[in-house]
Amino acid sequence: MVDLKPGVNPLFLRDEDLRQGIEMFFYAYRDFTNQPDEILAEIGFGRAHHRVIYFVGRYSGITVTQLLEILQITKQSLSRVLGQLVELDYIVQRQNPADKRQRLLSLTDKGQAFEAQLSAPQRAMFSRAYREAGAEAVQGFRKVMLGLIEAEADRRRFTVPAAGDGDGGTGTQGTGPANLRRSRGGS
Amino acid sequence: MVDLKPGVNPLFLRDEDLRQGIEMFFYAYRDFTNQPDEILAEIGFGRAHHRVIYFVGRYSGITVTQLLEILQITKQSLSRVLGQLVELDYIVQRQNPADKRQRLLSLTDKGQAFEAQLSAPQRAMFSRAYREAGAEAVQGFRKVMLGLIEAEADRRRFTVPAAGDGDGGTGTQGTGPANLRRSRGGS
DNA sequence: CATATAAGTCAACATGGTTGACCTAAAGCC
DNA sequence: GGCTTTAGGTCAACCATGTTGACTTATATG
Repeated sequence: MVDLKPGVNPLFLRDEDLRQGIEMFFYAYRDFTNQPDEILAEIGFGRAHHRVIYFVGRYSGITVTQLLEILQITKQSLSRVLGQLVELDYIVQRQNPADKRQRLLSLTDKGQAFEAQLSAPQRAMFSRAYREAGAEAVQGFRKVMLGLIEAEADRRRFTVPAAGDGDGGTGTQGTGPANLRRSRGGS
Repeated sequence: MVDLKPGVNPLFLRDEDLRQGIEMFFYAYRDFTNQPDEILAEIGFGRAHHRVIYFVGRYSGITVTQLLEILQITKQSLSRVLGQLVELDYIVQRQNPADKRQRLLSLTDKGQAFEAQLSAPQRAMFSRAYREAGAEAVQGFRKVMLGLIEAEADRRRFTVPAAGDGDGGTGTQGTGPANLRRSRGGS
């Protein structure tokens, strides 16, 4: 369907290609957030709640500081939504026995159910898009998306941990895709 | 680099794949908006200004209603930023002689210069990501992204208009990639 | 013990979205 | 010509979610 016309100079297309990339990104993200936003609005939540629920579900046992690093918002901003989510029993905080300053966050059953409900439309979107595009296209999609993610630390969340990776064993994470390491570097 | 391990059951990976897609989208979009946001903040503008400048530059001569359909925000919300952009001489409105109710929007020289400045980091991101991923991956990326865009009307903005497309000639648009048609259908 | 880190809190403010009510001008239609 | 629809704009109130800045408490760590 989308095939380059043979003989067209790629350098001529490049600028338009970049613009199309930028623009597709806008439309896709706009549509991507649409359905969850509606579900959230029904119970007086917003997109910020979704993000917190999502990442707490994804990285169960995450600390507040780690969550802040992912979301890249201020503590005060997170506090507002996180407070509500704890109050309304979507998320529990328990003290880390190994470092009592830390609060480890995880979803309650209610939180998990809601997370599933919110993610359902987004999964459906991706499922359809992946299926229609085919496995090869999906690999290309992943490659480009990874290239768009700035920090190595973030890209690492998506690399399949290879055997002999240095971290001394990959099977201990439990829920997430591993790679919630401390980094303290980068920009 | 990202290669499926041979022998792994695709059905086992699927759920994790969907999650990773969702999550990559979050990180990429977060990083994608970062640098323009900084430039905007310097002169007291926000992301909303960027979107308006971008789409007015992209579809020069666009009407207010068409812009609203793209942005999917309310007239009042657009009015706030558009008003400032006109006031500060980034955008001009001229009456459409063929339908005097319409105001056709376009960038001033100042607006074009600013648009270029804002887009530069985003182009650079895509340029690098595209180059590193390779042409084949880019085609896959586009395929998946198109699948993520809900409305046919929006997807059409990215299809190369084939010869004999029905619209009676494709060379009249001037600036944009054509496909700013009236639709009045869909959800 | 001094300092650094993790987490939380209060307050004030900005951006950018929303709804609702209402207005003017021009176009389209019977 | 006159009614209705469309394009555009405006005022007001409100909400969600981000910001900065100042400060507190508890715990770790050198």
